[in-house]
Amino acid sequence: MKRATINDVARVAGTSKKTVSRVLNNEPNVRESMRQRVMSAVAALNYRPLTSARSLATNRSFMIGLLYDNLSPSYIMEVQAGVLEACEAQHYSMMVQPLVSMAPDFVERVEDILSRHRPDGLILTPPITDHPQLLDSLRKNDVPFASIAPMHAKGCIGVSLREREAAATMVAHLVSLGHRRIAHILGDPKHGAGIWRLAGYRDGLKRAGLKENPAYMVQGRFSFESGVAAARQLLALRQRPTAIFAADDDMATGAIWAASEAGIAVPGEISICGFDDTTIAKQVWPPLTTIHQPVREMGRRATEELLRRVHGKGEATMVEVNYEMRIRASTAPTS
Amino acid sequence: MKRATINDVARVAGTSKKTVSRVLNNEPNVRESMRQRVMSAVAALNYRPLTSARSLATNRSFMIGLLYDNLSPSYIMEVQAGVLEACEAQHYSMMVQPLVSMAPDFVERVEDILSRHRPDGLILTPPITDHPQLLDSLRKNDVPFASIAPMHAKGCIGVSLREREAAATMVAHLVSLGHRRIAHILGDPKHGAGIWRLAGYRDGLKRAGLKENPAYMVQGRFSFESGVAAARQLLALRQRPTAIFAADDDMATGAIWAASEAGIAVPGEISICGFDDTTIAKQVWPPLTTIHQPVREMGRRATEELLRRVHGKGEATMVEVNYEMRIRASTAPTS
DNA sequence: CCAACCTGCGATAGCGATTTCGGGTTCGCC
DNA sequence: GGCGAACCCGAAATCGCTATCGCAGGTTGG
Repeated sequence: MKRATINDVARVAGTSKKTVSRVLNNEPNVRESMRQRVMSAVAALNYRPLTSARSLATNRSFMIGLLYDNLSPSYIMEVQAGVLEACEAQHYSMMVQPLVSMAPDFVERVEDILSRHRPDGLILTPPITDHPQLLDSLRKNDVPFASIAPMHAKGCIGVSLREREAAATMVAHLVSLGHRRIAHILGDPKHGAGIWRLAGYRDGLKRAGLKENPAYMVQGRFSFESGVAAARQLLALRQRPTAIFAADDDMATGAIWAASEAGIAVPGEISICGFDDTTIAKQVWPPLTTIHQPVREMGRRATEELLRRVHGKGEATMVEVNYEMRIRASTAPTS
Repeated sequence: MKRATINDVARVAGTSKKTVSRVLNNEPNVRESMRQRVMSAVAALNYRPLTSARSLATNRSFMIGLLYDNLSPSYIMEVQAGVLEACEAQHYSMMVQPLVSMAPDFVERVEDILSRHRPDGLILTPPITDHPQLLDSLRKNDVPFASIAPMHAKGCIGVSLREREAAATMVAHLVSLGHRRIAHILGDPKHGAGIWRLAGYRDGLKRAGLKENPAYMVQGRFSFESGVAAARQLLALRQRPTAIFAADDDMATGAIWAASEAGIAVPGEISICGFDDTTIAKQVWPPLTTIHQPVREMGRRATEELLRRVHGKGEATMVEVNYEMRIRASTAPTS
């Protein structure tokens, strides 16, 4: 049994291919009775248009690409789920492409994918959102793209969140619990997230009238292991901080791990909090106080903006989503 | 600047389209000198064949689909990474499709995707690997597929692992530490993994000459929350087990969580171990003793078998990969 | 020396959809 | 009744690539 083509549908409906196409694409100028006939032929034959043929004829691929580099798996999975939600709603499909943005042939690799598959648009995730040569190349080749949490949002479409403000809020929470010696495990200095969260940390200290202490600011790289290493360093200080604000949940988890290893009670002897609210936040003990980022929604909204842009319907913009502080058991008042 | 087509290449190389096509597809009957000429024209024009046009002409999509339903994100990410590795090596692309295998229109949805995009093959993950109607439909429509850890491997290609044996090994480890009251948090009874691991648990008890205790076998569903619930139940028993073997790491993490909540020391008062060795295994405290499954490799190998099958080169089979016990700090001798 | 093959390559016809372009119908309004 | 304008619809060209077929010209074998 071979698949039905548009010709079969036209024959069964007693009309031409073009009219079938009109019906299927909701084009105007089709009588209701004709629409009915075509639709029932489609149903009878179980017909579905072949994407590759449509692509060739329309010069569109009905596919969008998700590019990422080495982010935490749970973050990516959430973004991906959101992107898929939006794609599905509009009968698009998604291809994913993990990349290494530091690789010398990075831009070339992306261009290769672009010219082979011609995705109708791209979703960029940090740190790819801020790769100058890539952005140049995309703009030059008129490839629509939407960015999730880019550093330079100006002129871009996509989705963002007031990370700096959120980080300051987190610090304010610690201050309200009585903490004065508050440390920060920094994220990757190349990521917007790393920069904003550090800035928010500083804002929070300043607002509380606290002085920055360089010993309390340790570099991490948004990974569990880097969180462990940074926390070990902090816990070994003669004057130990009473609270650690890690720039993401993976590092916060690492900090809890290091505290457990050292036999230091969380939150009894030290409070620890993170940022992102990934799945692990609720699974560690004690459950992590953190900033909830609606990552899945961010993926979905970014894709919606991208498709809006692709279709040219309405104005595509940089939308802002809201964070939410989730206070759990890893932070407590100073004793 | 428009993209170069095969016509342009033919013109520049001073030959016909077909010959260019022959060179690009490594077909025979092309002189070396001609090949050179074509290749340099390709390079000069930066030409890359358009996938949708190739698809239409060859009736192949150069794409494989990854189907999953609701597995733990880190597992899926690893599978996906493996699939992508294999795809990339052969210039294939991957589309992913999350599904709900219990939905009434499940098979229809898959057929919809198949007829729209015509992937050259599918990678199935549990529990989709064992959906009888789906398998029937795929076989009837001649859609090649490879399964990861299917329950009924007979006649299937893909990749598997001796889960039952591994589970028994895990129990033997606990026994060797002196444990006699060993509980099991069961996985989903519909998954092969749930069934095999339970069987392995029983094997392990029997080999050690231990009697099964129904109170020590609590149903879970391969999720963190179900692990917490099951563990609470076990920890509340009058005669508490001294060890818990959870059927996956998520549930083992839940068990650790529940123990922490109840103030029971791990592994001091109770040993806990899991299965899978997902990323979380090393991030909880104490780090989890577990069975390492090379999930990424499994994704890669399954895809390689699938593509072998698609190309008809060599015999595609069900390959077996090896597990490895990883002893960490969550298990200890009974005191 | 001729038939029977290879080898190397090109002309042509699709693949299954959409776009273009134009020709009929119907309708509303003087 | 006449006459545009809007509405419907279909034939043919097209997208970029590959499959099919066939044509030279050279080689082989009997």
